[in-house]
Amino acid sequence: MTSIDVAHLADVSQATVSRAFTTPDIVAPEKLERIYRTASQVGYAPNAIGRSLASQSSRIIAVVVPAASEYYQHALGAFARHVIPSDYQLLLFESFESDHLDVVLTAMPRYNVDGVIVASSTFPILDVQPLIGQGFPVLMFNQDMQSPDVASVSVDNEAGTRELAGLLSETGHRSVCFVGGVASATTDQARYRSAAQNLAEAGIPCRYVPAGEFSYDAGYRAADRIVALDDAPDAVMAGSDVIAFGLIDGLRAKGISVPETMSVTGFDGLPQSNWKAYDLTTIEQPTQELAQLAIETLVDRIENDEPTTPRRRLLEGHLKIRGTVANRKDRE
Amino acid sequence: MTSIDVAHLADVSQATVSRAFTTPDIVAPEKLERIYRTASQVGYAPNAIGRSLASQSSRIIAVVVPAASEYYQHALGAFARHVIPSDYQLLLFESFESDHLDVVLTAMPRYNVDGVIVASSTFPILDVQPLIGQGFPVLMFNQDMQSPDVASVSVDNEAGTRELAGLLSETGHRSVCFVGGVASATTDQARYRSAAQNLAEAGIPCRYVPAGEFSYDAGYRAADRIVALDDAPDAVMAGSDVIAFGLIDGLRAKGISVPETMSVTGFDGLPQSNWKAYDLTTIEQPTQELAQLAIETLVDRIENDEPTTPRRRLLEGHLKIRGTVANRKDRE
DNA sequence: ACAGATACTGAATACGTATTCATAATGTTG
DNA sequence: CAACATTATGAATACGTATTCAGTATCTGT
Repeated sequence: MTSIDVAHLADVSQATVSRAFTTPDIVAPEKLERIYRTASQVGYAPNAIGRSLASQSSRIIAVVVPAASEYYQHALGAFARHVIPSDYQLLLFESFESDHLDVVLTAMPRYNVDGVIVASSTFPILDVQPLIGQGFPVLMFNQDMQSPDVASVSVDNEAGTRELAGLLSETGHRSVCFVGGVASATTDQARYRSAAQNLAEAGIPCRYVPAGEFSYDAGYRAADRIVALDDAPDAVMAGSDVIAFGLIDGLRAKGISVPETMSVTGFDGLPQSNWKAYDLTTIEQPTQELAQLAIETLVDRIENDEPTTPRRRLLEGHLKIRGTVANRKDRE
Repeated sequence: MTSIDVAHLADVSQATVSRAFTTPDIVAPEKLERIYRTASQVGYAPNAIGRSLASQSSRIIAVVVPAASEYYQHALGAFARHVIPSDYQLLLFESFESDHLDVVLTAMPRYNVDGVIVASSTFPILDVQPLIGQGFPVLMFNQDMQSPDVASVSVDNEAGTRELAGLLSETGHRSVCFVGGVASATTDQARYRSAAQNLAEAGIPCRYVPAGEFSYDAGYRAADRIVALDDAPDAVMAGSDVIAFGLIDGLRAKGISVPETMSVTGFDGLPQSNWKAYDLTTIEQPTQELAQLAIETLVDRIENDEPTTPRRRLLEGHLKIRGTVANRKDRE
């Protein structure tokens, strides 16, 4: 079933059928009705491939995610949900190996993709440059970018960490360790910097302990390093929720009680943070809002030469005070 | 950059350039080399849209998933990884609302999608019929189908549940509750049926308790119903891991110790099942293998009129004996 | 009633590639 | 060397739609 078939059946030209589905306002009402009727009778819908070729726009957004990561799986679901009203489709690319990035970057232009969402905190900035060079609208999810050609949407890592630091300070903690994931990750850097600075202002020292990656196991192992410290802290800020879960279990396995002996905070607000076994005090990312904003911002840049949405958006996370931070004020 | 440009530069016809990228074996070696060289010089790669239009095949696989579900987010990542070698791309469709399915089903044919993976256990069978009718190769992930036109890949729910039932029986349990998620889900039915049957053969009664959905909260609430039972069981089989996590926390919140008073088993083998706070005895789905098999099976059906891969594949899950099943043999 | 603006329309073309068809050049067999 | 099969190629066409261009019919204001 093609537009030509429908044109014959409805006794109009192919051009008019095309117009009926793209610019209905410039086609006569009675013909419009006739076209729609025959179209639905024969089950016709404009072919996206032909449309892409003719209009040089595919209405497809490529989304590059490290599909192995808990949080980005979560975010991907949010993208899928919020892309629906804007009538774009998502073409999925996995970025689990950096040498596969070349493949991704060459595959994307082939599909006449209208825009790209790059979701990652550890993505090397350099690799996105070719896309920008080719003129693709690019949106970085969860990573700020300096380049004026790249839009970005992410949670306010500084503000979130400041809230956590404030909570630890108010509840009378004296010494803190920050357990980071990947040191090269911009989110990791931003969170640690903010933690160190805000804690320092309250007179609380904050040491950096690397976990190596954003994973449960890495957090679990990092617990060993924490307890092995000469002067153990009374609170640990994890670079992400998954690290925090590992830390909590690792600490408890070592006989350290959380939060009585050691407070723990996370960052992300994964569903698991609200599971009773962890009940993790954390910053909840407004993932749905972030995803929606990402789609809106990117679509704006795809469809308008002079986008009206801000190039860089930071959304506040929500401090979820749960059970992994103790009040040490009354202790002494 | 088009094949025509490259043709001019390499002093061959457009047809030959096209052949160089589709059927290289029928073009003269020296011209082939010349074409590849100029192509890489000017950064040419065949345009997928033009290619799709001409060949009536897009090399795109649509994947329909309930993106809100933990397990399917996991599976989606696996699809993304294993689709790479076969050189297809994934077009993502979210199936969170059943009324959105119409949109999905009409959007898919527009993109000349070569095949469809429908990943869900609660997907109404009826809705897939139109796709089959249109001649799309369809693969159901995690749901068996009787129709000879539909391939399916899933874990062996019966065998897995049999193993769990065997374990509960061997460890001396006397009474079991099965906490299902969505009663209409085929996986739920298969797992309960197998559980009831195998336990019955060992002389152990097994009651069905509905949780209402496959979620942590539903499991948590179901714990109330379990403890409210006149004669509480000494083991609970959950329809999925997430339900089990909720159950465990719900039971413990009620003062019931797991596994001392109540054993709990899951099904799926999510990463969280190996987290120490739960340490859940469960059946681990071989998700990577399942995903790979799904891609292979679907691609086979896309590319060959007489597929050689079996239409229906069941993979064995792996029993992970962890800490949520107690040994009640020596108690009495 | 007339010039001019407006509202629709269809023919033609373009988008980038795969593929058929015919042809020329080469290799093979007797 | 003739007859024929094989290989490699380019010209032409098809895929399904959007869009430009030119043209016709209707409407507006005087």
